[in-house]
Amino acid sequence: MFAESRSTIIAMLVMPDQGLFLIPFSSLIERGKAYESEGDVFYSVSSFDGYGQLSGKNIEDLQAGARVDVNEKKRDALDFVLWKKSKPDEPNWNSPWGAGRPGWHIECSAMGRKYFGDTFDIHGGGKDLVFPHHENEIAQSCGVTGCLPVRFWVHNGFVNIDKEKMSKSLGNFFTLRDIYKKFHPEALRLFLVSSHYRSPIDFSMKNLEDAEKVILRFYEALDNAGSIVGDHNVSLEEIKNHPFLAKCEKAMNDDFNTAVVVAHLNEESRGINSECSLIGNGEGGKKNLALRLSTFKFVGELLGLLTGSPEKIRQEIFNIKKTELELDVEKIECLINDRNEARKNKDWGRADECREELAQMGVVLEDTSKGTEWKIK
RNA sequence: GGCACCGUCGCCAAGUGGUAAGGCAGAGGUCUGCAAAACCUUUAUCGGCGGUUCGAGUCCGCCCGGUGCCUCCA
Repeated sequence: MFAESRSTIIAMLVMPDQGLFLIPFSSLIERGKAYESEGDVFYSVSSFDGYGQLSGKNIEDLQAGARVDVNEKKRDALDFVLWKKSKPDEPNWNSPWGAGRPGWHIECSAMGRKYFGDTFDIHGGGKDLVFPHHENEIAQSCGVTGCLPVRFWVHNGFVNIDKEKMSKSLGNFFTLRDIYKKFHPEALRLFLVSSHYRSPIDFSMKNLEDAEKVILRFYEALDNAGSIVGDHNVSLEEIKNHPFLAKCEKAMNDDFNTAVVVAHLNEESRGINSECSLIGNGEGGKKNLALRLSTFKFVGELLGLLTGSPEKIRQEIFNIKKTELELDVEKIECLINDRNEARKNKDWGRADECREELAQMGVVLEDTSKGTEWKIK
């Protein structure tokens, strides 16, 4: 199942139609599970036995802790709105109870039911939605269909900034666009999957920089092994039978433990690099390395990583840094040429001067068999 | 005030009963003109106190510290 998921995740994305999404909650009134009050329709929480089960709350605690003024229209402070009478200047739709709009939990129940049916497997969301949003969603859906709408709830921890949750209403948020000005999307993605989805994750430049170093190391392994094995054909069947995949699958089956998969990827990238140097000494085993490489990339792709070629990623990261740091590429290349000229003449003093000057600009050199490459520290 | 969750190496982060994964940073080494990259080696007894157990980071209680939810934001 894990092995196939790669091709199915994307296909599930649907852009819902714009418009009004409703579940037929009018029948709830007939059955005493909801009531109309001055143009509003409320769900009667006491009519649903399972209320509080998802969030682990009991109804007595909730009532004792109610800190907000009770809405006099409600029979019970816990009751929530299914249909809300609109104020004169608000968008509204006609209904048996007058002009209004759906309650704030309705659209989730309605869309889930429309696209996935009365019961579907997994519903995600942030931890803060557990109560009351998802609790109410369950209550109203169940009231209408008679069955639980969701088999597994997957609630993720917050992205924090300075220990406080990142949220639109607090204003302490970054957009992806902001982040991509400094970091490659795969660096961000690696950062996100480096911790368990239920844990809070601290957003910081240091953490993203660390993730960027690691993703580059993964690509380094891809590059090293790729240049040795060339275009070896590896079948999907062979990948599926590889022990490395089984290891990662085990971690994923344990409540999506992506952090452990990342640890496995780290170990495997080291293993691949080691094997590359062995093969470089003429010990053969290219087929084995090709399989190892393909499986490594396959697992990476399951996490949305390692989707490009090493050259492509390096170029993309390079472009980001170049723009961010406003580098003078011509000057850099000029200095590199000077240095290589000096090296030819074994003028090590001059060569080191050039590198020192580049280092001042944040540029690090790498002499490879293909020539001198450079990157930004 | 009520109810939850969290506190693991300098930093990030797995592990939820059998004697601490992984990464970054640091140190030493191989390689290199010197470097870089890569590779090798190396660094923790888990907020505090008490309890349960043959055995606890992992269970229970209390304390300290942090966060979240308790609202017609979705």
